[in-house]
Amino acid sequence: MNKFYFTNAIAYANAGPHMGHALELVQGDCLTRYARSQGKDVQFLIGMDEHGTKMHKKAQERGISPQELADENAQLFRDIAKTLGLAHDIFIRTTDDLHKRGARKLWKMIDEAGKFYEKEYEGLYCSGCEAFLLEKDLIESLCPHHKSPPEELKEKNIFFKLSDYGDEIRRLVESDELLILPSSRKKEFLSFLREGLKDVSFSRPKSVLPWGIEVPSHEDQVMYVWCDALSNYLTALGYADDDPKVAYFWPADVHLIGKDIVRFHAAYWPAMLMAARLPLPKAIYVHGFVTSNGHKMSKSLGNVVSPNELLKDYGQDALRYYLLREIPSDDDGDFSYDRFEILYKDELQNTIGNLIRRVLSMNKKYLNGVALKGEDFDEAIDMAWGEYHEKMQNFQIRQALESMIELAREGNSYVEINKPWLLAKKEDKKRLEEVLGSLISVCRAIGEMLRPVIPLAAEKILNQVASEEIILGDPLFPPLLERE
RNA sequence: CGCGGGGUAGAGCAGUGGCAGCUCGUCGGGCUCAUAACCCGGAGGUCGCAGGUUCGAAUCCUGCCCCCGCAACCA
Repeated sequence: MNKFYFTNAIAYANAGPHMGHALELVQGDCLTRYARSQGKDVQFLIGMDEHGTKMHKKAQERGISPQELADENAQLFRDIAKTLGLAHDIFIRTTDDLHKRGARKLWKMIDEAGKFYEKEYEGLYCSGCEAFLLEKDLIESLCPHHKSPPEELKEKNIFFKLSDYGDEIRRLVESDELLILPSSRKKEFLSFLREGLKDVSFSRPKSVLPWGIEVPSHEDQVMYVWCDALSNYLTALGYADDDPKVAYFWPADVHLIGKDIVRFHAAYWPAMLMAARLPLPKAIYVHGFVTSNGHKMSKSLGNVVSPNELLKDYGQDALRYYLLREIPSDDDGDFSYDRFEILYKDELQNTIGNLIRRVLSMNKKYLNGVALKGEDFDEAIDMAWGEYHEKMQNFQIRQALESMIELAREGNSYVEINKPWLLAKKEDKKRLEEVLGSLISVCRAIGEMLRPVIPLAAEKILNQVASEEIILGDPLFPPLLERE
């Protein structure tokens, strides 16, 4: 089986893209580009989650319809996907007709399996929070956030029998049949499972929340936003119409998500699929959050860094490289302009850019630009590739790039040791060709390794290095804008 | 309370029993092919603390201190 279905989490449409979205988009793009380079038949999904209470509320505040709000933000995500250089195959929106029909179909399957039941939900509702509160959350019978007494409310909800699936899910996760990476997240999730899964409310009355997908046979209810949203991974392939893509691509090979939504993907979603008798995803990769100068990004701290600003000022390669090389793919990471600048200068310009530039230039100068082959680096290149593959396949992009940059450093060091300019003077043509040829091989390997990471620059490198004749173009990594 | 991760050179990290390592920064030297880039070398660490196991511990065990995450719809 050569297919590879990779999904990102769909983004909630109540706001535009921030750094965390950029991180996940770039990670997904990198891993799918890598998979393609390994000959896989890839389907890469991104998209928007557009229903739910928050959308409804936010649109009301702005005096526009939820659909208008969704359209607006979906466009912002399309824009950033383009600026980041994403090569996705699917951009699904949960307001798409294809999705809505698919979500209703999945609902019916779960319903037919007898996994839904109706229940009056009674609880203390705070209209400020737009949520039910528990007795233990209250302070002197008041909502801690709004200092107001919550009202007792009764709501008819449809519940999903999540509790039926705890044992099976635990078995799947423990055995890695449903692989959760990194393992720390797996442990965390298993410990959450130990407390037991409770049935969850999977619908809201339309009278309370008019913005959502109507529940089949209960037209007075809309689907709980997570039920709606999770099904996108399936509906986007054309589940509603039995598109052959479903049979071919489903189950997903990887769901890439943030650390905040593990339980939905590792518990709710597999349970829904089991209820509908559908195959389960094979792996869930969990990334962390991006902080800013060591602090959580927040408007009140004033330390929010916009990916769009960075893209505008520095371009996609610089930002992609930072997100993939500086931020550990499976843990929290930090953004700072200082590190951004250091990484760009030190690794992209001075190590990689400079190596390629000097090799090409010597080739041009001493050998009239004829591309050669040399074997001095064959072993080092093989080793670097070995590490690179292992890390890429285990969701450790940063470490994969470590072996790439190490190879580039060895290349620079090798130049000093062999001093091609002296060989040229001594007219030791044989050795000169060997040395420069070996260096060309290194440059080529580096270009290949960078392909999933910074595709624009990688193409340039490979064009310059891998063709018959060596081309000396403009610098790959021009100086950064001065920042005031 | 609980569960999980972590504390290694100024900063960021690797290192699961056998002489403490990498990148950045810093100091000194070298080169001239290269985007004032590159290369070499030095300085800098009682590996959180206290015990224990061992011929030998950053690594294993016990206790303690500190930081972070999950538990709680934020990517």
